[in-house]
Amino acid sequence: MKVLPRPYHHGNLREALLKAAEQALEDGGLPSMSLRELSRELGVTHASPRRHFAGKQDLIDALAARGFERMDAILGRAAKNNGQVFKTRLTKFARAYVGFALKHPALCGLMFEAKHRPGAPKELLQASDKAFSHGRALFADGQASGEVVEGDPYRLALVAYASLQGLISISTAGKFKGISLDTLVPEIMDRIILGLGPRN
Amino acid sequence: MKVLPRPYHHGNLREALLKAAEQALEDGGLPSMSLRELSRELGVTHASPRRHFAGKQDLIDALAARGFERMDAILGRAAKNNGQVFKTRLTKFARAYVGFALKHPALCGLMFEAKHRPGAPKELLQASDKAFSHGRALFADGQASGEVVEGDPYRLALVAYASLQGLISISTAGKFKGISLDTLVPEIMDRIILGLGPRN
DNA sequence: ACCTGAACACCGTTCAAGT
DNA sequence: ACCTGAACACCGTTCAAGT
Repeated sequence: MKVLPRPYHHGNLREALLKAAEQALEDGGLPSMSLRELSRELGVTHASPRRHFAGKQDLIDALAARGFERMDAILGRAAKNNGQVFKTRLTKFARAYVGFALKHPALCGLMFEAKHRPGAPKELLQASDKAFSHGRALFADGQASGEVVEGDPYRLALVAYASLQGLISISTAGKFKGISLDTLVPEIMDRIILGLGPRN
Repeated sequence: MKVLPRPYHHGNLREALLKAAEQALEDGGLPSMSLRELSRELGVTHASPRRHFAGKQDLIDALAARGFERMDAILGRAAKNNGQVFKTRLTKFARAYVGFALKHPALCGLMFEAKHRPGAPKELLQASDKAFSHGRALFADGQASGEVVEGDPYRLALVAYASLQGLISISTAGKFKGISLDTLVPEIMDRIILGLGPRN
């Protein structure tokens, strides 16, 4: 079904734009992701994208929504470790989250910004919410089994989320002087869990 | 054909540009910080900034370096709480760091990016390093007094730094559903400290 | 439906020339 | 030294017109 490889796009321009946009984004950042440049690469006029995306922001939002869908699939798999202790599940989950973010750093930055932009389309917000639902469910499970202290799960998850988000920021920026994430992520999760356990 | 000549910008154009640039940055983000727009605001030609900044990146780097100098002053004061327990000092320090970041969110984002950009000027890297030296010193103090576990201070501080950086990212993005930072920052620091204390 | 071609208003950068 | 004015090559967006 997926043939038509010629640079003249009949019905694939939208897909081709999204793919080329992500490539350009990871290669040279948002400023290098220009509609005109993408059009040039795909062999169409710079006005062609207008048929598929209302404007550059619309392309960005679509790219972000797709990112959250992919993240949702990955986090969904990572969270489905029933029968494990909470600590193991959280560590696996965190590793999957960080792994995805480090594999697509520019895309994740764009997802983060797009999601928080005032006026973000609700389709994007829903995709983001769906992806993050696995984390909330994980913390709820931890509370149900008594492994996580009682309280607002949103707030509890926030601490872990903040740590990971910061880790990703720093790591994405590239300044990680030879410290492996494979050991640092569990280390951070261990410390978080020390604070999440039942009070004594 | 005669047009009234624009008067030369009296005083320091370089200073005026930096000030106007920071304002534009916080108001509308990096894309709204345009050299041409700044020149218009200050009543000079769009080519004038060239005398003071080699290009837009140069202005950005100067803005970032100034930001780190201001941060250095604030963190220096916050870290000078000798005679207090480590936990108190770290919490005060973290509050000062988060406070600065939330007061100047766009500037801090620019500082973070500029610092990690390949090819960042060494003056900028030095300013950043100076600002962060207070945090490293704080952790070294904690180790000297036995309140912080032994080990690489850089790595230990990284966990706390990551948490704060993530907290700032999330908070700056604006999605904090009525959770006060005055209670959340100490809460996060408490949990970090649980993991930093001597092993038992 | 899908794309073109031209136009408009922006942008950063460069450079010879003015004061 | 400091700034101007014009030029160049980009950009996003719009729209009448082609197929």
